[in-house]
Parts: sequence; C-alpha cells; structure tokens
Amino acid sequence: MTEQLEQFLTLTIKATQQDLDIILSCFKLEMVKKNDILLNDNETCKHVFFVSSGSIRAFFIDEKGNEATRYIAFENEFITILNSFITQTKSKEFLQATENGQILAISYDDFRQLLYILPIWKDLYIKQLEIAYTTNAWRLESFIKMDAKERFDYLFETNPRVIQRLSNKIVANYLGITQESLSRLKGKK
Amino acid sequence: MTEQLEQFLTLTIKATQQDLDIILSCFKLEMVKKNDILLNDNETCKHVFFVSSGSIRAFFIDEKGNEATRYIAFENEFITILNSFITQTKSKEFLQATENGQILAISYDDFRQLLYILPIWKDLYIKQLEIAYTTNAWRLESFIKMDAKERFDYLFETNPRVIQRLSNKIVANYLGITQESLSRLKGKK
DNA sequence: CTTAAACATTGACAAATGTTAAAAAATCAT
DNA sequence: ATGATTTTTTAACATTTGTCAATGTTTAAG
Repeated sequence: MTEQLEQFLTLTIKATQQDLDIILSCFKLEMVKKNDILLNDNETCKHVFFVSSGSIRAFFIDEKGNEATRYIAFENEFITILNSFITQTKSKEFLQATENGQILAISYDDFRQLLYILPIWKDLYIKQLEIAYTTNAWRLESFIKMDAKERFDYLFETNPRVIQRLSNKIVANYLGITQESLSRLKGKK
Repeated sequence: MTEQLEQFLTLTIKATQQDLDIILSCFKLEMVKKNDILLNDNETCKHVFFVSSGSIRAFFIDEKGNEATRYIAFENEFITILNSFITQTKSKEFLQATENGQILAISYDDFRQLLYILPIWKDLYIKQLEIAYTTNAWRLESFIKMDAKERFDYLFETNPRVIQRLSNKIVANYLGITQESLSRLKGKK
C-alpha cells in the first residue's frame, strides 16, 4: 500500500530503512474516484498528496466562471496548494482527482515534524521544490513564446499522459484555450 | 556594500552575527550597467545573484529569434538560472541587467558549502524556493486565464515596477505579446 | 549639438482564438 | 440495452493579437 512511495523515496534520496519507516508511517492511504474533490476553494490545504496511481489536478475558477487547470500530478508526483499549505491560509484553488486512483496524504503537522526531525526530509523537500520550480518555469516558457498549436505539440512531446488520459476539457483549460480551439487544433495536425 | 543583503537576511531569517558574517563573506560585489550580460546562452550558470539595486532579467530567444523574458528580479530579490545552476549544465537562458545597479554574487561552490555548514542557509534556500514557486504559479495563472489586456492590468497592480522602470519592449515580451500590441493596449485604457 | 540607432506608436491587413449554437459521438446510470 | 447526460466536433461570425510598413520619438555616442 505504501510500497510505491517507498520505492520512489529509495530512488530519490539516500534514506536508511529507519528513515523510510518513519516517513511512511506519516502517510495515510486514500482511494479516490474520478472527479472527487480533495480540497475546495476557500479551505485551508492541510495535506501534501503523493499520487500512487491516477492523477490529481490543481485548478481555479476565474471571474467568468471558467475552470483553469494550473497543474496536474501523475504517478510518483507530489501535489498540494503550496501557498495555502505553507502559510495555512485559505486556498484560491481546488484539488481534484482526474482519474480513479490511490493517493497517500501527509498532514501539515507531520510534514513540519519530519522537517524538524529528519534532515533527509528537508533534502527531499528541497529537491521537490527545485523540480516544481523548474517544471513551472518550462510551462511558463511555453506560454510566453508559443501559440496554442505549439503549446499543444510541446505538451504532447513532454507530457503526453495529459493528452492521452484526460478529457479535452481539461487538456484545453490546461493549455489556456477553449475546448473548441483544441478541437480545431487537433484537426490541423 | 553588503549592508543591503545583511538587512534583508536579518529580516528574513533568524541568523546570528556569526552566521551573517560567514554568509556575507561569500558574496562578491559587481557593478552592472544596463544591458550588461551576466550569463550567456550555452554557458553554465555559476552564480546566484542578489540584486542590491537595479534589476536583472532572465530571458531566452525563441526559434523566430524573438526575446522572451521569463523573470525579472528587482531590489532584494535573488536570481539565477536554477536548472543550470543546480545541475551545472548549460543554460538555455540569458541573464541581463535591465538597469544600472549593484549586485552581489555567490559562487556555486560557496553556495554548496553554505548548504553543508549552515543549517540556516538551507532554511533560507527553502524559503526562497517557496517564494519563487509561488510567484511563478501566479504568473502562470495570469497566462492561463487572462487575455493580454488583463495580464497588463494585473501586472500593473502586482508589480508596477516592471512597467514603470523598463522599456515597452521588455514589458511586452514579459507579457508574451508584441510591442505593437502593448502599445495599443495602453491606448485602450 | 548633431546624428545614428534604438524604441514607440499608428494603420492596414492577416491569422489565431473566442463565442455561440447546433449536431454528432461517447459515456454513464439505471 | 436504453435513455439521459456529458463530451467532442463543426460551423459562422466576432474579437483579439500578430505582421508588416511607415512615421514619430527618445536615447546615446561622437
């Protein structure tokens, strides 16, 4: 049930079995179904989630009432609403399962506790922040310099799972365009 | 000459005077003039820079030969090409002074050394990564859900320095649009 | 001060994307 | 399986943004 996370940790950091046991004991398994909401707008984000299987997205709803997907986490990735989690203030975003799957959750208190007692956890946190930042920077790049078609092709190259496994609706609002535009784009291949 | 960084550190982390002295001794002052290149495309980024005065941008050049500005650091902000710096591999981006100013540089080796010997430096690094991630996430939001006019207004609200102090050319390519579009946008106010 | 270079604005037109509506296709719950 | 719901595609049209070219303005070097 936590084997996947254990394997991920083993590959990512040099932890002793004791470290691993402490870390794994902090995570709680949750089975989620597609469309389940893990965090609502205006709630404080109290967990970091590790995706064992399936996928989770972070999205918000803009003034016009449209959904906009900011990030999608697949297997072996962490997701949270970092700003809300760090400061324990209300989130502007939602967290939602985009597929049926298993996730592991660690609470804010346990997370803080691990930072305090396990140096290796701090190192993992730094590594994950670096990855998250870099991923975001690439995504930003794609918006600054590419048009919709180019962003679609780039997504297909760098993260085809988004296109292969999720609905056009979500793919479109992850790319920052309408479903209709996406539909046309795919025709223009 | 390093007073500004010292003050910034004092406000950001709880460091002893000894910690501060060690940290400050790693930074080297550089005077930069507008348009000076601090890092070229295809070079390995060997420093993290702290902006004491002026501003520094990270930008890249796309296939069509257009510049696209991904990030701009002003006073009391750090800037580097994180990916290149962490992995000590070639950068796809440039670093350039966008105003005359003073910056403080810390080398990769000293940075690593501080991470190793000063717990407080690790904490500062985490804090800066969190800030960088959050800032990026907001910027991403603006691209996903807003059109150019809205992005401009949002930028004016959240970081007017960009508009007030830098050329239209840079503002435009920071917003992901052409100079001409920006010019029209400003008229439509 | 003068001139060349860089930057900013404007207009005409083209291309990309959004909007609205409808129909076709896929999915889901019974 | 069947009907209802959701998702995807298509089309016509509106709006936004890009491209190109010309002109005005500012900046910087000599």
